[in-house]
Amino acid sequence: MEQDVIATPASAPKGRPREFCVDQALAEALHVFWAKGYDGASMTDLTEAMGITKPSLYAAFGNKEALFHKALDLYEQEKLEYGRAALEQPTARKVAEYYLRGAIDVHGGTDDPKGCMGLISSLACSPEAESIKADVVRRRASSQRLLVERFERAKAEGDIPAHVDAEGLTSVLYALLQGITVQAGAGATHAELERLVDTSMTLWPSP
Amino acid sequence: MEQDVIATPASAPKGRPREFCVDQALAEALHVFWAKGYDGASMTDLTEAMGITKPSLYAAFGNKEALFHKALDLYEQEKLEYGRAALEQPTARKVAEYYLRGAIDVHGGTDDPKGCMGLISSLACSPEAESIKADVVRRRASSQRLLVERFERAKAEGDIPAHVDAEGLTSVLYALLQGITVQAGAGATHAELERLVDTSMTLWPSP
DNA sequence: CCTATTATATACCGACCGTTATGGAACAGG
DNA sequence: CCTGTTCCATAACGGTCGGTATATAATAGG
Repeated sequence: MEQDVIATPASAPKGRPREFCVDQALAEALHVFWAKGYDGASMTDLTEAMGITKPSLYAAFGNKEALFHKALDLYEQEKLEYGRAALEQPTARKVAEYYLRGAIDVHGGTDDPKGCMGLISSLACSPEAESIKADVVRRRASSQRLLVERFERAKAEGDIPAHVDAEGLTSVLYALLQGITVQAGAGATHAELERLVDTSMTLWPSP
Repeated sequence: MEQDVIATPASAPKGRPREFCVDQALAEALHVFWAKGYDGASMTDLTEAMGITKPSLYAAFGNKEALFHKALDLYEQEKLEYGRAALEQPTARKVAEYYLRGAIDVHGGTDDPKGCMGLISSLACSPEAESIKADVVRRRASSQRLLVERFERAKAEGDIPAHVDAEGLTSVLYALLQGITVQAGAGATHAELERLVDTSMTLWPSP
């Protein structure tokens, strides 16, 4: 009691040390979930990709669902970070364009799986995956709210015409984003997606 | 050989007559696939909804995949028929609006499951479902081609400005459609979807 | 009535699912 | 060395998956 354990920062590991890197394993799991969705990714798929056995996975991450939520955290943090940068663009037009081109980079790239992990997982509705779906929908709603606020500000700044409905415009932009990820997942080429964005930008309201 | 069997129109059924209506059973199966996707719909889900046993299902439809393709045929025929009507609208703007409002009616209604059956099934990617995905993608591409041709014609008729890319515009419209079905599946209200469409129409190019 | 044919009902198949019990291996402190 | 703790590896658990073998019921034609 009086030994004054000052929360040893990297606390002394007592037992046998684990033989894999948790972060790297999580990154591999993310890749599998992204490519196959929550239901489509089996424990065997996951453990093989992560290079660990099932008991190790359960000890380190809890269970499949907990692993998914952690993977989704990583996904948002690494891959959807461009959304925060987009909000800081100087004009509403640039916000939109940043969003759309960012979506092409992330969801239409060649290194990662095609399509959007959130979208894929929010549509696969096995009964047990309801909480997964709810999680994705909740995250989407909160980021959408930020976008509405950004467009409200843009209207106040005369950045987009006053008659435009900020909430409607956000829904439109989100629909375009979702369409991009759907088409990317269906095999659309980089050029086709850029054509989509180019045309979208010609439609965007001018101040 | 000489009995001159003139292809008895409703040929004489020889054995025990089936006790269910194939069309009605297929309609029930469509409902299940629509709500749960290909992978999410189990044979038990299907047989219970259809009111028949598994051997009857296999005798009448082949297997799960064949049943799905027939359900998808029915879906396109009944629910996506508005797409053909849309193409016949007099102006490109009305074509687009017909498409978008039709999508709200079909995918945001209260009688049928929310969301688009094709989209749901094209994203659930179990290994065996690759042919499902390919089928959906193929059907989508062919309907998209018709839309491009319609917009080419609209350009020729001065219906949309000459500088607009018909193919890009088609991709944009399709992205909006896909976004509508995604948001409908995620629980968006009818009013929110209409707001999305209203705003989309304010962005649509004027001749 | 008998046979052939087709549909139904039950029970079952092997494979895979997510999850866990079991036993041994690798470390720290005594 | 011994004990306690933590991790790895194997194998197994009950359950569900899509698909079927088997036996029985219902019709048509002879």
